[in-house]
This record gives sequence, C-alpha cells and structure tokens, in this order.
Amino acid sequence: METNNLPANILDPNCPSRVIFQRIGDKWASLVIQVLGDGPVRFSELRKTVNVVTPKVLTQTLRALERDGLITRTVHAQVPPRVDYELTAMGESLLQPLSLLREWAESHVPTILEARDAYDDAQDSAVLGSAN
Amino acid sequence: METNNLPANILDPNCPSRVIFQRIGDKWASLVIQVLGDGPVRFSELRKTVNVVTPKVLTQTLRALERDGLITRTVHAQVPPRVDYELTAMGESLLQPLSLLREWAESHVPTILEARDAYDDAQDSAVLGSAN
DNA sequence: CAACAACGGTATACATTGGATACTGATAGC
DNA sequence: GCTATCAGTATCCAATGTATACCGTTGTTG
Repeated sequence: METNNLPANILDPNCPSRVIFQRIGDKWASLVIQVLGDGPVRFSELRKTVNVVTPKVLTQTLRALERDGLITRTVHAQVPPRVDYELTAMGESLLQPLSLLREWAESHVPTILEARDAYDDAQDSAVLGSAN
Repeated sequence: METNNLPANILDPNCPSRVIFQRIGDKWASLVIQVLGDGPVRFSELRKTVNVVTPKVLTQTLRALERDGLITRTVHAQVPPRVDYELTAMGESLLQPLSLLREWAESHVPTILEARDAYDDAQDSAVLGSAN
C-alpha cells in the first residue's frame, strides 16, 4: 500500500510533513523529547526539568506527542498517582537530529550574541543619526 | 577571551542557547532558512515560496534572523524596490542540521499518520464506551 | 497628465495561543 | 478530620499570529 506517492514537501501547507516538521520544532515538544532521552520521566519531574512550563501547556504538548506516536503515557494505579512518559522507538530516532540542532545552537552562542550586539548598536546609531 | 565559560544548557531558561535553539525551531524561521539555501531570494518571492505567511510576520522573522547574523538584507536602489535576503556563512552551517530534521519528518509521515488514526480511534471508542 | 501597476513593507483590528494561578479527586499519614 | 502528594483541569488575562487595507516611489499606459 503506497500511502506516500506524493513527494513530501515542507513548503506545501497541505503536506503532512510540514505539520510534523513544525510539531517537532515546537518550543516545548523538542525539549521534552530531549529530556525523555535519558529514560522515562513522570509529569511533575518533567515540569521541573523543562524550565518553566505551565501544566496546561505541558499536558497539551504531551498529548500531541503521544498522539503522533513519539511517546507513551503509562498510568500507575497508585495514590498519589504516578504517570510515566517515555519515548517510543520512533521518538528515540528523533534524538540524534535534535541533538545536532542543539549542538549547533550551543556552539554558536558567542557568535550570535556578538551579531546581536553589532546589530543593536547599528540600529541605535541610525536612530541617533536620523535625529540630527 | 572566554565568553562561554558556563556550559551551554538548553534546559536553563536563562541560557542563551535556549533562546537560539527556539529561534531556529521557529515555525517560519526554519522554513525561510531552508528556502534561502538555494541562493538569495527577494521578499515577495520568499512570501510566495513559504506558503502562507503574512508580510508582518515574515518581516519579523527576517529581522530576527538578520539580527542574529544568519541572513543578510540587501536593498537595491531601484523602483520598484528590490530587497534580497541571503544566508551568511553561519546561516549556511544551519542547513545540514535542518535538512536532517526535515528528512526525518518527511520519512516518518506515514507512520505518524497511522499513529494519529489509531489514537483518535481509541479516543472515540473510549468516549462511546463511557457514554454506555 | 492622470490612473495604474510593482515592490517592500507598515498599520490596524481581530482570532488564536500561551501563561499565571487556583482548584479537583483520591488516599495515605498524622 | 486535617494535611500533603500527584496529575492534571478550569478560568481568566496577556502575548502572539493572522487578515486585510494601506503607503511611498516611479515607470508605464491610456
């Protein structure tokens, strides 16, 4: 069964690859996946590790990831309740691409901060110049 | 000069690496960078290629990328005006990590769509079941 | 010569999303 | 019975994104 006869195209708003691409680039989803890379984590633990997300948004994020088959949600019948979130095999396969992006970000911090300073200085002097 | 004596940590909301990580994961920024991978593109062209972004948001995105030193903005003194956006060397260095993520998304489309169907079906029957 | 088109935006109003905070239900321990 | 723990919901408000109209400049067209 060929479900994928059209070429995937990130630039087509109707292509599912676009939605998926943006899901994994999501502010919280990408962080959650990386935290879960070390093994299962419960809700409150996740909330502490991923600084700082509100319970509502964390729940939304986790539900979306679960729906897409990237994580599993396991409820333990205990009181107080214990719910573990864990990467699926597909979720784990995302760790490497995400790590590369994270490493890129971490290694370019100094350069980017310099670029910002230079840009902001240029903006400031342009404003001052136009006031003359 | 060591500006980076603290270890970069995506999970620390005060660490610049986090801000940068989220900028490159931004809905439009990541698409713009990939479009610019083929060479300089002007504003209206970009707007057509990256379906479908409003001019306000595209401008915001481009300004942010320019400020971070990932793209350059070149105004040609013509009428009607011509403004070209182009990747810097640093911007180009982002192409490979972003491509990996894009390839991941494209290759996992069928699996994720199946996972969604299964999840939604399970939700539906749970709702029906609880209504009995 | 007046109206229009092309381009790169900006301005304004509105819809959607995200965030802060309070609260719930179940139960074990005091 | 009062309190704490945990995994969320509910509610309200702020920030962000979107749709759409509009601007200035100048070459072209009628």
